[in-house]
Amino acid sequence: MTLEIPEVVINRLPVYARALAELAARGDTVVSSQALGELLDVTPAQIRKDLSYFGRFGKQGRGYNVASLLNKLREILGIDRQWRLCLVGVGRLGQAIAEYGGFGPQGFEIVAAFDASPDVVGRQVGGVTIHDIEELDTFLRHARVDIGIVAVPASAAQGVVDKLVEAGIRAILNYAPITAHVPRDVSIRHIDPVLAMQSMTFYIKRAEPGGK
Amino acid sequence: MTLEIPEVVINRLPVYARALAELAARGDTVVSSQALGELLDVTPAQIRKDLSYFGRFGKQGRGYNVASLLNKLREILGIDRQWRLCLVGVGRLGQAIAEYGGFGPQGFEIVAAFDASPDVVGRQVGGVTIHDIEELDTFLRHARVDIGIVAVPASAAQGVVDKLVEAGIRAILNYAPITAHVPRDVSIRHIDPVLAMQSMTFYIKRAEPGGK
DNA sequence: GCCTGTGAAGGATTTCACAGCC
DNA sequence: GGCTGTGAAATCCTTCACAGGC
Repeated sequence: MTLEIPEVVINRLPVYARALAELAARGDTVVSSQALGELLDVTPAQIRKDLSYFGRFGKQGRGYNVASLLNKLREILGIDRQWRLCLVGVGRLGQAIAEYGGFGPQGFEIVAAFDASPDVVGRQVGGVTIHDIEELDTFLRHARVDIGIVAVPASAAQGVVDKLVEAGIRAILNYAPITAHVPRDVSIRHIDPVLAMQSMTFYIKRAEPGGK
Repeated sequence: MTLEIPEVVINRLPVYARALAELAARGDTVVSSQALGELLDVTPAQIRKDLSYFGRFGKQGRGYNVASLLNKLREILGIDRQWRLCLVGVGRLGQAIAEYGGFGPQGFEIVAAFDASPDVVGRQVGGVTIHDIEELDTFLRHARVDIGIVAVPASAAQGVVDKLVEAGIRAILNYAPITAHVPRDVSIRHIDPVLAMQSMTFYIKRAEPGGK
């Protein structure tokens, strides 16, 4: 049935959902693909085509009902429910992630944290207890955890990813600066501000001594 | 000369560079597109094609010299020099960014921070002084700043982006959860862990009550 | 008249496959 | 024999353009 929806399309849906939530908060009840496209720097045709993979949600001559399209997207993406995360690595970065307030309101709850350092094991961070990383596997097999967050040093990251995958985790958010390997049935996303900046410097670099 | 290099290609180069740095650290001196591809889950043909946009860096029968290809990539990307950043927004997230140790070693130095709250203006964070955001424009026009980092609340983000652009900044790293608008000659990258997770949930959601 | 949904066209990107060279 | 560099082919993705409905 759901025959082959391009991943690029899936990646855009959360952006649409976010914009629709914004419109709903503003009190708008209807929006055209044109208007939504202007808001997001996307062509109207692309929005319509993307949505057409999942059904017909609009009304000719009128546009889309903001609230009902938002609900549809939330359902399609599965963001209409609560997701349980575990955080591995509670160094500076991991702590910041644990204390970040942006996940909860979107339905993503960190239910446990793990670290290898005895110095932090047993402490609390962002409302959860830090466990020894040795307990990771046991924990994952007894508690429901949907997504793993990796915030360990690069050298340890692939090992942690492997442990998460072996314990049955099918989605990983990786903050470590490595290209981690996962089986094809596991999703992984990389958060790497350095890579992001390193691609921008290409575009801003021209015009210096000896420049190309 | 540099006639139209696809942006996808540019985005992959930093990943190649990172892997090459890793290989160099391990003491490897030569690598084939095959071997590099396995390391990165990328096809060898893609690596060769990507590199061919910029020249001929390999040797038939042998592969690529790790050190010299790395140097070439660093030069192409412009990451062979120091880049100066300014951070706007020093709330929880902004503080974590300021204190993050991963930028410096890669040549990205935060030279100033800005915030609207009088409570933090004048304080230090991650080794730099926090200035009043009112001084942003003046500062940018007097000191060289290459990249702006936006870490303010969503509601203030587009305004900050506009200020950065007006002051001549041509590259922006945006941590705020909005789709910010910039002129076509300005680069922008978005860091958004929530969006990343919201696209993964699509793939892991199947098989629950009433599921599609 | 306005706007969706969608085949078809067009464009971009990836992969193939092989000539050429070490 | 192994591996690069690259046109050509294949695939993937975006945009066009219009029939159909409000």
